[in-house]
Amino acid sequence: MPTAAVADPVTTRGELTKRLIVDTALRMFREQGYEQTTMRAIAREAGVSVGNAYYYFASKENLIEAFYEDMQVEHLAHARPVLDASKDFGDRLRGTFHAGIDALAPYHAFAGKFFKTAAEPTSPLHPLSSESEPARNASIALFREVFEGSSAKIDPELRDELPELLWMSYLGVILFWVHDLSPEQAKTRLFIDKSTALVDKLVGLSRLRILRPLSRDLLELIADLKAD
Amino acid sequence: MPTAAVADPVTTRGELTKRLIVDTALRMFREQGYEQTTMRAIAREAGVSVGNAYYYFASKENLIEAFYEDMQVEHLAHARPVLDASKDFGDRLRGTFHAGIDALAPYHAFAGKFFKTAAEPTSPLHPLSSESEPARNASIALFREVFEGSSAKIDPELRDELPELLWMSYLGVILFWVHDLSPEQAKTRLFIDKSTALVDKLVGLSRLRILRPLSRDLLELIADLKAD
DNA sequence: GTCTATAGCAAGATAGAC
DNA sequence: GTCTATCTTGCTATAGAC
Repeated sequence: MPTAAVADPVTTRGELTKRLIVDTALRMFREQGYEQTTMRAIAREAGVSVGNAYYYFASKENLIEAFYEDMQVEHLAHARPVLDASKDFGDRLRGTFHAGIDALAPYHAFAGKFFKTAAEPTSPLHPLSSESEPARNASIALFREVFEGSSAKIDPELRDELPELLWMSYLGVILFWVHDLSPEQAKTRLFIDKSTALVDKLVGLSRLRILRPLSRDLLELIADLKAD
Repeated sequence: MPTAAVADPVTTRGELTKRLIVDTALRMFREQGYEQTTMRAIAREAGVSVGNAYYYFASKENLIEAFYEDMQVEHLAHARPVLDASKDFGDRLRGTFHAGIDALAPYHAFAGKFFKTAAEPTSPLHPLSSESEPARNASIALFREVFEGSSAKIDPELRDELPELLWMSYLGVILFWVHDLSPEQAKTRLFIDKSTALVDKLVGLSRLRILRPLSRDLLELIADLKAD
């Protein structure tokens, strides 16, 4: 007896509902903050039941995960034109940092709570967690492209580790941005400009013989810390 | 026991009650974790009412503040013998970093929650907050002594900024430690040994003429970020 | 599998009486 | 300063509709 199976639409009903809940939540987070936005209010505003919201998101924090993923995608999109425009390492790095902050900018007020959550070592949102490995790898790959698509030279032994180091620097920039209270986070923009220029110089100098021992020490340190 | 602006002697009834609540809370945090320890349980264990606990501590997080202050005092105490023992900058820095981690060690399991709270930009526990300025200044002064009591030389222009840079490095060490899952946090110990050796070398090299432009850039960056 | 409605728990936080 | 009673909210549970 053949059952008349209903073909699934490209975007299922469930995915639409999920998206509706996420969008509502992120908007409310932006407008009134994370703590002030209750799950009850999100459900009411999205026109679904509380139970339905929890059907798609196991916890309120899980809603932040969606934000995390959105930002990841936005960063790649914002960085693309930069990487297509210049071969200068300093320009590429600076542009890629700025691109990330551009994507984050509308959420600055909310970002403190987001960061607080992600900062906890056991959180799945933590940048070093296994759950965020795909996002992390994508981000590191972006920074690999920043260097490898450039005309810069570097101490060859440092080359393999550079993308990860740049990614960690980017985390540092975000950390700075989260705490930046200057208008429009202007200090973060300044910080990016100055610090990327510094990194650019350091990379160039890394091939100097006097600095070789330093590079070696750095590599050794990294190797030790990666070892189990 | 040094009693700086951090811990005044306790005499009045209110202060006794406050101290009782803090001590009970910190002990319970150590023994069963932060989340697992409810305000009800703290109050019960301390023999006071929940309302009374909230009379002294506006929130559960505020109890962490006491931990913060205790650790500050302990760090200074642990570092003293190190600074009395050697004039070598590398040794002094390494020893001072280890001293801080020694003080923190019993709280490693609990530290993730602590860090999460302190990481929030608006938190009074934040290392950069105005509320924690006294503790911050005491800590920076410690690192000033680390360098100035040593036999090391440095690019004179960097000299004034070094204590603050070392203090920030120390924050980085704590950040590393919080996330260190290795047995006894052995990786943190390794990280301290290797990274302080690196910093020691960098400080020595800072007087090389080739590196002057880098120092200048760094100083300029710091000056810009400090400016209002 | 998707969704509603509702009841209820646990724990952080508060109000108001004494 | 201290208490008891109560509120709020994240989250769960259940029972059922489509």
